[in-house]
Amino acid sequence: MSEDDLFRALADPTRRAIFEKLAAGSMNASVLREGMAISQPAMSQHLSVLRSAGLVREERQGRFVNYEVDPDGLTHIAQWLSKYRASWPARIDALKALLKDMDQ
Amino acid sequence: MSEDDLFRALADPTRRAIFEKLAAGSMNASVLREGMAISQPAMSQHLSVLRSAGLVREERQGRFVNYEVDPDGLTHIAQWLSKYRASWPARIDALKALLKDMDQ
DNA sequence: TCGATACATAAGCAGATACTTATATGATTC
DNA sequence: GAATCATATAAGTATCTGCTTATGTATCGA
Repeated sequence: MSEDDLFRALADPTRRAIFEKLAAGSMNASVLREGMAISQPAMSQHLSVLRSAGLVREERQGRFVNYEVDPDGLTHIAQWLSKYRASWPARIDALKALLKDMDQ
Repeated sequence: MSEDDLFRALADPTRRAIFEKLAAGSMNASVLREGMAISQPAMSQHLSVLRSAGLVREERQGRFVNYEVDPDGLTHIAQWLSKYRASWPARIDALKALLKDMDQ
């Protein structure tokens, strides 16, 4: 769940696509795979990477394993981003203020 | 300047360290290299990656090339993050609202 | 214009990554 | 308990990545 794991996990377009699909609603690995040109082991491996990055979490339900977005990963990215708020353009002033709230 | 470029650039710890150093204030490649166990070509290559990701921008000043954080890259990440605000924990409610502002 | 300085590019290479096929594990149904 | 289904793991491989050394380019000062 390091920053390394996080950004590395998101560096792959297939994994971002998987994550995006999961963000629309939790589902198991098989359903997740529908419509994606990817083998079953590849999906399993990607999910494992996303999981150890803290972006996704799983829950076994009988034969199936249900996956959902893990807020921890997103929170970690937000915290990383907030470190650089001094470098943000003025346009996003509102975001600056919001991130300030987050500190507390 | 794609999401691919962005996350891939940030996936490397050395590049994140460079970016972090630049966030503290703009400087040229030589100064940037001070204290980092990294060769001159390696630094140049990392800066090139950060640049084409939109995270950093350069400005030649005589013999030196000054580098600074490019807000575009950070903004892009913030926008990517904002896509998933539905998945954020309630704790970060304030951030949700702030990101909402950003949409307009 | 010659040497030095700051940086970029080229080429090569070791290690990492994302995929594949094959097989194992775990759970359900008959 | 045997067959089946959902998923994970193993092992192999082509490609990518980040580094190195060597060299090129641009700017400066003497």
